[in-house]
Amino acid sequence: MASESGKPDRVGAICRAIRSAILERALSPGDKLPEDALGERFGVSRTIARHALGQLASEGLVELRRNRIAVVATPSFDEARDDFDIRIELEGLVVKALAGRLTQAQIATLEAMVTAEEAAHGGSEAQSLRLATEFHVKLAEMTQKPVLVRYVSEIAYRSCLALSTFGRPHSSECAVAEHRGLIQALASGGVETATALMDEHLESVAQRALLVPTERRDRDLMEVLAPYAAAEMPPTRRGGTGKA
Amino acid sequence: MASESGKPDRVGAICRAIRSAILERALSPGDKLPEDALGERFGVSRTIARHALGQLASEGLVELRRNRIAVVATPSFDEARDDFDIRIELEGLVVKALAGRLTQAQIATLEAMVTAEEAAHGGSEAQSLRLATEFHVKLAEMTQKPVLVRYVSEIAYRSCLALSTFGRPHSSECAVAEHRGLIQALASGGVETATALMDEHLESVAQRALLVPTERRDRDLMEVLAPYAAAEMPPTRRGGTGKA
DNA sequence: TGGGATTTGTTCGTATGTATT
DNA sequence: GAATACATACGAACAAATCCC
Repeated sequence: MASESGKPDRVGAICRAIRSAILERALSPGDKLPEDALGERFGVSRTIARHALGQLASEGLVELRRNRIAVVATPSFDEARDDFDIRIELEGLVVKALAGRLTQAQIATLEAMVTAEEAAHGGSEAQSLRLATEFHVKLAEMTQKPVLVRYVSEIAYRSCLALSTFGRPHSSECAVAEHRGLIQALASGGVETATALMDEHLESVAQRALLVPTERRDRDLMEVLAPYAAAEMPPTRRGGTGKA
Repeated sequence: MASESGKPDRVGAICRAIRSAILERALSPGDKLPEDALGERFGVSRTIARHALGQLASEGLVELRRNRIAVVATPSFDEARDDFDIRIELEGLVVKALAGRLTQAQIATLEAMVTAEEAAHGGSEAQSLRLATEFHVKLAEMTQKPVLVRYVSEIAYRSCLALSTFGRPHSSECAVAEHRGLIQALASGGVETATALMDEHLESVAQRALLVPTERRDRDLMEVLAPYAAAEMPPTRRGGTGKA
């Protein structure tokens, strides 16, 4: 009974932290993720870090080559294009499942998310990208179809990697307006309209995303993870790292 | 260079073996997969077996609950239905990528597979199911889109689990003919026709699959894995530890 | 209900392979 | 090109939870 108490899912916490870092482009394709550096940062042993890397690899977010340091996945252009093709079909299913069936509470939730997107519009590009992605994931979650949620989430996160690799900065301007239109269509119940809107939206995102490669930055790879570690692993009290 | 020689992918081998066993219904939903027994059967340590289970879990073929013995996944009826919905969209992409673009060699390969299906028709149901599934996976592989291959494969394997859970026996009779028609349409190049055919085919498979639950059999769970272990792990040249 | 056998969770030491100087 | 430093691969052992009688 209630055996969840003392055992927070540390593997899942690390995964979430790294996913967040990828979402906000604190981690870029090709960045190294050594097991023990990860373990040290999160206050866990290599075993746990290893498990987390394995799970992230299964989601296509991390590349795991034999006897080599794990790295953040570097999607090829073709893979990115394929991802968007698949994403359009899958989110089409989301739209079909949701159109005309959203509750008032759900609509309010979605509206709030878009409002947050608008608010973040002048701010950092990372924040915008994160919010936009979370909007799509939330939509998928509302279908309550676990498999759909998993696949859409995976692809959405990988899309962020593709954006890091091929996208140009400030490419999310019109996306916010499109999100609001999507909610409208979903609420009105027109499956055709909503589907068309979603297709259009994703296609234009793909167009903007798959453009020119950005230059590779070079900074302290582990340092950027510190805040994510702090956010995900509050009860870890390992020796003096972190802020005092 | 060529450091792969002495290091066959043992984790992958175990995964393939278990997948095959599921495909042929030698393993059924709910069957237990203890780490130790698995390791012993395949001649590896628990660490390796554990890794394999983790990977299979990420594919949705195995359920991994905390502190509990891993079991073959038991898809719910809704999940199975959702899987088929997704499968139709994804294989639609496969058809779109392939229609009118198949080489003669590829067509020959596919024809040969269907011929094998016909030959196995009078035989065991397990064999038929295996061949039918492999046909769809092969189709996906021909697109050379890695992500599509992964998702279609995962779902195809899970469909077998759904069939074990909900399908009635001898439900694959017309499927073979439908496969041949599919090849024809694909080779002729009509995307519309091929897509319609694929949709119809998968929908009717779903209809036949999602019918009545079969009774749960009860036999030696590890014994059935022996032939698969032998097939996948021939070159285990461990010093004399055949049976310790 | 309780206790013992079984199974998983985790850590850490050693071996092996890779990158770098 | 060889030696060193470092990271991962794997396995054995211990602790905790679960299952079964």
